[in-house]
Order: sequence, then structure tokens, then C-alpha cells
Amino acid sequence: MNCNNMTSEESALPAKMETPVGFATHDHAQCVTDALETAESRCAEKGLNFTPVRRKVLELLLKEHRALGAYSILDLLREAGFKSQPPVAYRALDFLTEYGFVHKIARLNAFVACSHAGETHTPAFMICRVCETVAEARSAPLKGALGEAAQATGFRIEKTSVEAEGVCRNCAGAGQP
Amino acid sequence: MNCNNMTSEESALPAKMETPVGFATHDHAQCVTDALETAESRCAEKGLNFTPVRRKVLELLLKEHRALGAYSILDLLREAGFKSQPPVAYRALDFLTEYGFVHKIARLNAFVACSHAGETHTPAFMICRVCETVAEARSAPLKGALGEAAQATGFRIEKTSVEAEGVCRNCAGAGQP
DNA sequence: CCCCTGCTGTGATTGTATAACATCGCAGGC
DNA sequence: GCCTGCGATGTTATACAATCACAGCAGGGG
Repeated sequence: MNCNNMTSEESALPAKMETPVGFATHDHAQCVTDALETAESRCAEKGLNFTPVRRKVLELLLKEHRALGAYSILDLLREAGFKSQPPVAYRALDFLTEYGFVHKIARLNAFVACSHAGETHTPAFMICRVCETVAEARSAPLKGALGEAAQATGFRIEKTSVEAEGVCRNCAGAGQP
Repeated sequence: MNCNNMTSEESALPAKMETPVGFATHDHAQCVTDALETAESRCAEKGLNFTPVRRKVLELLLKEHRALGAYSILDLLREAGFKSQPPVAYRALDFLTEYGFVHKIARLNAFVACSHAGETHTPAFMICRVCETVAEARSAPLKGALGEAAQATGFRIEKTSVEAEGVCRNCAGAGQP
């Protein structure tokens, strides 16, 4: 579960920081199967239907470990033997998104597997424009300028998307502009 | 310039708060022409070409006072007598976006005129899912959980998009769920 | 004058997302 | 057994978003 972990709980900065950027090599096969099992048991708990298509889509996203467009996912699904049309991929993605196994990156029109299994949370993303990796940080929906503005104006926030585009340490170190 | 002003400078909460939600009635015709003039003079300053199409697109967005999809804009352009194909609208929007007259709302694949003329800034948006109005708040790109996570991991932020979806005070008051 | 540059016009194409409707399979009640 | 309800999937078609490629044109500077 814990690969690609850029987690930063509010102001609890380092001290304990697993793999600092979402890049350190790790036992990827293991992290994929772990995540799949977690998802499976979560669905079982909640009485949700973790169907083959849904499972496969999540698996593909976990394997890729970066954001994929819906049609890329569709291609991979087909390669994997599913004879799927667009709505199939979208429905699976809707399901996975609804229950927090996958997040949508609006900026990219793409989807990424969640780094912090299951429970509903309000993530913030850092998108490296060089290597395209997406790292997920936990965020507090109501803090910062946005929360203040919302409070001041009586706006009730339901969902947030916080996405930053830039260059990760690895790529910056590799001399990318 | 100052209609739809949900501005909240960092922690400078109320005290002075123009029109609290982006809804209060106001002299709209005036706010549109003011904004257009501001844009015009800004372009003049910088030696930019504020062409008829660009002007019209900005005018349309200012008039609508909410986020519009590219094809809606295209339709309006055509109604206004321009015989435009998609690239025309997109090019105008690219220009306006690049120089900060218009912002793109990634969540909606739509565009909205900037409430705070000209200078480059990193806005945050509150999107009412009932009335579709978009209010803009200024934000600090490097504050909050995201900034901390970025610092901790050496990620260099270049652009951010912060978008909140919810219900504005007016619509909440009108008994919307 | 010519060339360069930036903007526009146009047609076609690709990518993203959903509508609308048919079908399937299974659990539960009669 | 049979019907029904329901969630998931299959299928076709289409709406909406974005880009490509190329042609033309107007103004400015050499």
C-alpha cells in the first residue's frame, strides 16, 4: 500500500517520511497485490461488488503507477482480453472513484490509483510534468485561503480538487528545465 | 472590475468585504465595460494584440459571469456574427488565459473571466453546483498542506489549480440540497 | 518591394465523456 | 418454478473538448 507515498499530514512534516518522492524503487508487484487485496476486503465489508472489470482497471492503474487517460485504460483492458466499449471503462472508473480507490486528475483528464487505501479523504496532487508521475498528499479541505473565503461568504464546500503541476526532485536533479 | 468579488487575501478576513457572494446585483453593464477597458489598456502596455475575436470572447465571458464551455463560447461567437471554427475559440481562450484575463476551470472543462484584472496570480475557485456561478478567491500557492508536502519532498510547484465544488449561500438559502 | 511574423479561416481529426436502450444474471418472494 | 427487482454489463451512437495542418492575409521593417 505504501509505495509512492508523499503523504504529509497537515503540519506533521518529516520526522518519519517513508519514500520521500514517489519514485524510490520498491517491491512493486507486492504493492499492487497488497492494494488489490485491501480493495477487495473493503468492498466485502461494505457489500460492494468488486467485479472483474473493476478489479482489472484498478490493477492496471496500480501497475502503471501514474495517471492514465480513460482511453489508455480502455486499450489496456482490451489487451487484457476484455472486449470493452468506452462506457465500461468509465463505469468502472466511476465506481472506483466513488469509493476512493482511484482519483481523477482534472487537469489531465486522467485517473490515478489512490496511494492511501479506501477511506474517504480529500487529496491534493503534485504532478511532475517531466516524468508524469502523480504523488498524492493528504490535505485539509477547509484550511488555507480557500477555506477562509468559503467561510467568509457562506459557501459550503463539498468536494475539492487541489492539483499542482511542476517538477519533482528527481527530474529537477536530472537537469530538466 | 469588482463585481463577483469573493476575494479573501490570505487571513485578511472580513472587515472590508465588497459584495460578499458572487451574486449581489450590481451594475453589470458597467462592470463589463470597465473590465474590457482594463484589458485593452493592459494589452496596449504590453504590446499585445487585443483583436476583435479576443475582445469578443472576453466580453462574452464577462457578460455571462459564469463558466462557459469552449463550444458554448463558440456558439455565442457565431451568434455575434463571427463565422468561427473551434480553433478560433481555443486560440482566443489560450491568449486570454495566458495573460490572466480568463481562467480555465479544469473540473468543468470551462472558462471564466477573471475577477481580478490582469496581473498574474494563482486563483482558487468556488463553484456552485446549483447555479453554476464561479467565484474567485486569491490564494497563496505555497501555503497549506500542499506547500508543506512540496517542500518536504523537493517538488517545485509551477502552477496550481484549486477548485472547490459546493453550494453558495444564495442557493443554500433557497433550500437547495 | 519583399519577407517575416502574427492572426485568422477552414476542414479534418483525435480524444474525452455520456445518452439511450437492450441484455444478463442473480437473490428473494410468491 | 416463475416472476420481479436490481445491479452490472453490452452496444450503438453521439455530444462535447481539443488539436493538427495548411492557406491566406495584413502590417511592419528591412
